[in-house]
Parts: sequence; C-alpha cells; structure tokens
Amino acid sequence: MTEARAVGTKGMPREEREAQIVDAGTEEFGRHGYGGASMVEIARRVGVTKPLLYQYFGSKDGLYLKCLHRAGDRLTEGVASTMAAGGAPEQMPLAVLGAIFSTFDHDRYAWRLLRDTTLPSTGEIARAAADYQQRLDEFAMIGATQLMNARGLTDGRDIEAIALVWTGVVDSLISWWINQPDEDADAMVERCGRIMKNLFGW
Amino acid sequence: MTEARAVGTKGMPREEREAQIVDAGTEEFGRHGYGGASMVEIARRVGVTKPLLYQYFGSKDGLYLKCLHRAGDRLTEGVASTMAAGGAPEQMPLAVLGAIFSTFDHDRYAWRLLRDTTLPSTGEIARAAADYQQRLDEFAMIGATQLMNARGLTDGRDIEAIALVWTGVVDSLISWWINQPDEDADAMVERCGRIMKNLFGW
DNA sequence: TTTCAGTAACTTACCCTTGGGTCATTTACC
DNA sequence: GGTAAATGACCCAAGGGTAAGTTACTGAAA
Repeated sequence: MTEARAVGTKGMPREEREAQIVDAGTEEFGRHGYGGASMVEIARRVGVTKPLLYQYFGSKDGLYLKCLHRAGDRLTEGVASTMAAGGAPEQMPLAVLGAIFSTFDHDRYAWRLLRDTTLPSTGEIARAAADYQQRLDEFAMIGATQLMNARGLTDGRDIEAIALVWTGVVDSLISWWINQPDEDADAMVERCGRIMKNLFGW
Repeated sequence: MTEARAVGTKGMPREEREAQIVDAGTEEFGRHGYGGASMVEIARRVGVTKPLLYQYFGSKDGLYLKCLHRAGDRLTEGVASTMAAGGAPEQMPLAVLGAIFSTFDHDRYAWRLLRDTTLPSTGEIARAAADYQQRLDEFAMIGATQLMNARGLTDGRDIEAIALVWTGVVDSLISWWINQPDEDADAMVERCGRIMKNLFGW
C-alpha cells in the first residue's frame, strides 16, 4: 500500500468512506425505497454516525442522487451498447438481460433505484429519476416496436403496454435473483434463455 | 331509500362512511404504499377528520387490514374459481387476467395492496399480507408448473422464477391500466389476448 | 525525540417537522 | 334529553438536518 494520505487523518480517507456509504445507501434505498430508507440506518450499516453522511453528501437527496447516478449511468451504458450491437428482435431481450445482470451482479439492489415508487413527485431527485426512467422506457419502446413490427403489428398502445411489461419482468427477475446469492449473472442468463426458448420458442 | 337510521345521526351512517373511508384508503395505500400513505390525507379525501378514522378503525394498521382483506378476498375468490374451472395451460394466463381485471375494474389500485413493498416486516399486517401473497404465489406456482410440465420441463427454480415473473407481469399490466381509464376490463383482456397470440403463439 | 499546531475524520447533543394516536367536547338528528 | 357522528387541540416518537466540539493522525519546530 502506497500511503498517499495527507495530514489529519482519523478513521479512513474520505473517498473510501464515501464509497462505503454509497454502497450501503444503494442497498437501503433499494430495499425500502427513498421514502422508507433511513439515514441513521445507512450510517449504522457503515459503522458511522449520521452527521458524517450530511458532511459528505449534504442531504438525503444528495446521497440518493449519488446512488442513483452511479446505478443509472452504469445501466444506461450497458444497455445502450448492447442494443447498438443489434440483432434479431427475438434475441434482444436475452442480450439486454445479460447486460443488466452482469452490470448489477455484485450490486443487485441498484436496479431498484431506477424503479423507485416512493420518490417525491417534485424536486431534483424526481427529475433525475424521471430522466433515467424515461431512458429505460425508450430502450424498452424501441425493443417492443422492433418485435411487433417484425410481426406486422403496429398498435401503439399494445407496444406501450409491452414495453411497460418488459421492465416489470426485469423487476421480477431481479427480485428473484436477490434471493439467490449463489446464482451469478451467467447462470441467470442461461436460465432465462432456457425458459424463453421453452415457453415462446425464441 | 328506506331510512332505517336509528337515533343520534349526524352526517351519515357509520356503515356508509366506513365504506367511503375504505375506498379512499385503498387508493391512497395503493398509490403510496402502507408506509407512504397518510391518515390525514385519507381523511381529507373523504372530507372528514382524522379522529373519525381512529374511532372507526382503531389504527392505521386497522384501516389497512380492512382494505387488504377486501381486496385480497375478492381476488383470491376470483382467481381460485377461474383456476378451478381448468383448461389448457396456455389458456390459463389469459383467463386469470380476465378474472383479475374484472375484479378490480372499478378499484384498480386495490391490486397493489397485495404487492405492497413498504410494509413493516413484523406484526399483524405483515402476517396478513404475507398470507395473501403466499396464496397468490401458490396460484402462480400451480399455473407455472402445469405450463412447464406440459413441455417436459421440471426444474424447480425455473418454475419458481416463472411464477414470480408472472405476478410481476400482472403488476405491470395494472400499472399501465391505471393510466388508461377509458379501457375497461374486457378491452384489457382483448388486448392481452392479442399480444400473447402474436408474441408467443398462445 | 519530544512537543505541538494543524487538519481531516468523526461524534454528541440538539432542533424541528411530520405523522400516528388520543381526549374532551361539540353538533345534529331522533 | 339521549345518542351517534364528528371535531379541535393536543401528545409523542421518528427521522431529516445542524452546531459545536472531540479524536487521531501528520509534519515540523524545539
């Protein structure tokens, strides 16, 4: 370890501590939602007290934003590059699932931040979350549109409903996955592929 | 109206008021979850003040339980009778969707009470909610098992995952439906049937 | 090598609002 | 007057947020 720590260091360097807090925050926010999560509880998980969180992140919103952006940016990049790679419409769902699973393999609660229903309806977090949700929805809409067009269907509301159901399916899969710590991302992809092949012939 | 009201009646009879409160409570709990819903807000929607809710239902838990039981019992009955009627495994999903949609056509938030993630983890509501969720999961497991067995698959975890995804799909469909007030239960069933036929060939 | 100032890391003890819950009382009908 | 319906005004705990101080390390002067 090359110690580059400057003067005045008790405990651990800020950067490292911040990372711990964001990790703990992501899990707590993911478990209980923004509204249900408690700053004291997040601090307790890290083994630190509340004021430190406020010193580093300013507010509950500030911490939530950090967690949200980390999760949202990683996800958006992964999905975007997968979809950009292209392929048959029936292959996309599994490919995207693969991207999502490998992105969040060691951070499974992070996905839930993108789908938090306990957020306030106004303010900066509302805007940021709406932004990510819209990007996700757009990906889903593109996929659903390609899928439907390949079959000659064009009803806009059908497509919209399918896109919404798709994100709900991801929700469910991740909820199940959270309770299967032994199953890694690859195993999940394999399982989903097997299921889709058998149920839909995709 | 045959007025059978006894002595001492200001406002409206208790039975009627209770029904109003349960209606409003179901929507508020459905919108914001148990944790996020506020008793004052429910009272405000009804045009009444908080102490009346406590006089009639005892506590937030008491009111939530009333809402939960009404929703849960109606749903369980509807789904149970539909599944008891039997049919090809590929026909069951649409049939069950029909039961759910017609049950909650005028009460669309009620479904969400059965899937509330903001509940406390202990206590009477936790037990009651877990009970309904387990019943729902069992229905889903039965359906998933039949579906998989008909295709020669028996992996228990695959079946479990499918069952979980199924309830998530219902979640998503209802979330979409809530924003489509003009679409009634029959139209929803029609739409879902069309989609399933086109995507899966079911 | 000891001491001591400086600084980042961290905590104790507090404030304030929100929301669940209660009590005593009032209103309006029979 | 009796009774059910309903309310105003309060208590209390939980949780977001803050002010002021303490701890533990560093680097350098004595």
